[in-house]
Amino acid sequence: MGRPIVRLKDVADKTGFSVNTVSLALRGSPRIPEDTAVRIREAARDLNYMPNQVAKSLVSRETKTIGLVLTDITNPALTQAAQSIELALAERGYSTLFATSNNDLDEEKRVIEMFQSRQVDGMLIYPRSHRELDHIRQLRRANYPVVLLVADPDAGVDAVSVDERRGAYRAVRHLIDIGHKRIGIIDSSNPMGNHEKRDGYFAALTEAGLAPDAALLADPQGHSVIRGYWAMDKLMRLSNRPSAVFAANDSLAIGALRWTQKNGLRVPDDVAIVGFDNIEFAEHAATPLTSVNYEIRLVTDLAVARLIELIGTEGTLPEPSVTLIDPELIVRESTHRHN
Amino acid sequence: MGRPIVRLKDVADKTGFSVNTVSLALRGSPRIPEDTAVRIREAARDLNYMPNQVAKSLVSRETKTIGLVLTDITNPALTQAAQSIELALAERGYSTLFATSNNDLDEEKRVIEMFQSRQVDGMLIYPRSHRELDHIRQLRRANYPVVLLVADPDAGVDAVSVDERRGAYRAVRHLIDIGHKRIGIIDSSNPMGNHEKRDGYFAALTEAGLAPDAALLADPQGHSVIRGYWAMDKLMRLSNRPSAVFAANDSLAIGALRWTQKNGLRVPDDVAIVGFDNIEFAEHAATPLTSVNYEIRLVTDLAVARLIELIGTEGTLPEPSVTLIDPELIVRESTHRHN
DNA sequence: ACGCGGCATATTAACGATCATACAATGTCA
DNA sequence: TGACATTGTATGATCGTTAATATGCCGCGT
Repeated sequence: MGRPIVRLKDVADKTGFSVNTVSLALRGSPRIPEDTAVRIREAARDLNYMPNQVAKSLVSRETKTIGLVLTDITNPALTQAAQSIELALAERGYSTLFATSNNDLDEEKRVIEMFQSRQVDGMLIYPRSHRELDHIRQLRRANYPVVLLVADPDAGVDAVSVDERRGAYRAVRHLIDIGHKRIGIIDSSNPMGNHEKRDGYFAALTEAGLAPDAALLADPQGHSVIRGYWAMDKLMRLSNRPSAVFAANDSLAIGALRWTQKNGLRVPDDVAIVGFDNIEFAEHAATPLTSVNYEIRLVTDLAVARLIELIGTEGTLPEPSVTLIDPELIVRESTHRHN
Repeated sequence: MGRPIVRLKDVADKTGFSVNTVSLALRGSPRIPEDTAVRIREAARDLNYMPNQVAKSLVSRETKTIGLVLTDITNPALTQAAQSIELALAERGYSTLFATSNNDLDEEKRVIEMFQSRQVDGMLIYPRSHRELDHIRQLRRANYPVVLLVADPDAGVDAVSVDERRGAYRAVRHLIDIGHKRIGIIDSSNPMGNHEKRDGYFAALTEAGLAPDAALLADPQGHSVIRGYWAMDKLMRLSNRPSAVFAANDSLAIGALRWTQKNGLRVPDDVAIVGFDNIEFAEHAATPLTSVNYEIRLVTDLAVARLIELIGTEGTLPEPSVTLIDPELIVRESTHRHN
């Protein structure tokens, strides 16, 4: 409240020039002769003048700020993304406002409105659901630059993401290739449709002529280690237990791995495990985890580049484009040939 | 660029009232009769009017935004903190701008200036160094609300943090209590002085009459799992190797644990390991890790509460206060009685 | 000596909101 | 009936900056 602010006017008073002259001088306008500019710059430095971005934004109608909507930052993969997004944006002169939706649709809507009210120049969004995107589509229709960080090819909104379907396919295909026939999956079966990984899993099974079995689908109801542990518990208690398990992220996979340790099973001999995201803890887990890997920097750089492009567009935005990054599988000790 | 903005004026034109009347009506002023207010609210809704916070901020001289300066978000403990800070601030109507300093002092200064320029109402800072705080002290002297998230009792700046010194002391004291006499420490020996944990380590040794040995200090030069691995390697190659190791955070501890696995040592029989922060992966590591635990929510809630208090202060800020949260030790399998 | 171009700087009006105050139309009371 | 509140709404200044335009001054050519 009421902290003292040094304004252009103060620099003007000190130097005897007008506010406008000071403004021009500090912005390096060629219309101001060098000696005047020098005097003004010195005065500004002495007073510790800092331009007021709020006032600037009001005039320029841009805030050089983007809004980042996360579902929940505790997922290490999201964290990494947040960090590299902030970096990429900072490099281009943008600041990052972030807020979490806590996986709640209404909260997500509120956050988006808040960002609009704050006049962010654009938004990067990890939507809670890959299906309920109406509110986001609407944003785009209002000519608002938005890039989603999950891919739904027919979202009607720009998106950049790792190809989760393909990643899951690769993981499961690998398990099949090394001889597994009964493969479990630990993945949220959210009714609002983030089913890319599940789709990939089914695709791989179908291709190999393996019949899917609903019993092999475990819903962890979350993405923490402990959730993976209990989902694994459910799978391994089956009379006809799987010989391999694909987990939708590494935290879940580590939870599954932990289950095997506690219950005296060997990985990969008794059961193979594959994760997703290839976080640092995956490589250094009790048994180094095979995991689906991709360059997060690549995803975020492309997303940021696209967003900046949209922000720079005059008039109507171009057709939305969806970019999928192809992931690779890093094979480690948690999977090997199985008979 | 140039997206259409619905302003008060548009609502005014549509309803026939003046801008001021509309403003008052939308803010629920009792000076506007109910039927007028209803008509205005309806028009505003129809036009999808959203108040322009930038303009509002210019007048009110507050942005309802705080700046969060992180060193590097990939540290899971920091991530958690960021999330809970955002939550606590959102509950109080504040938005969070975040930026990372990448552990670089100049970058940290630049980020702080950028936040000032953006007129944030206050800042929460994880400084790179616990010693080089001049630029932050200066901020406070300029009456700017700042709360540090690491504690240096004589920083001259408000701070809320877990008591790292005490946490380290507890961890090492525990190792001593269960019979260890030769205890290594994996902690950055940065010349710019984040040595609270190290201090606690020495305090515990001294108290027990154990002589410190410089060879038992391993500098991981970072805080990732792999750094912990190599620091452990260094310690365990000593001819007179430690029987227990205290790592400054859980990632490092997990790296150390990994080293023992690769090299066929048993934990805790051959070497005991203690971590710090008690992240989820610690509990579910190959050998569940004993770790220093504290309520992150408590730290961030207190920090946010203090910041808001400072922001609400008229005139000169009160004397800085430093709050240290007392951590507890969670004992798990990675440590047990030693002879 | 006059007009004109060019330079250096000043003036004015935005940007979208809020705030203090003004004003007009009522109603109230002596 | 006239002074005086009260009520509802409008006007104008302001926040700190930028942009468009204006002004004053100088030197120069003819």
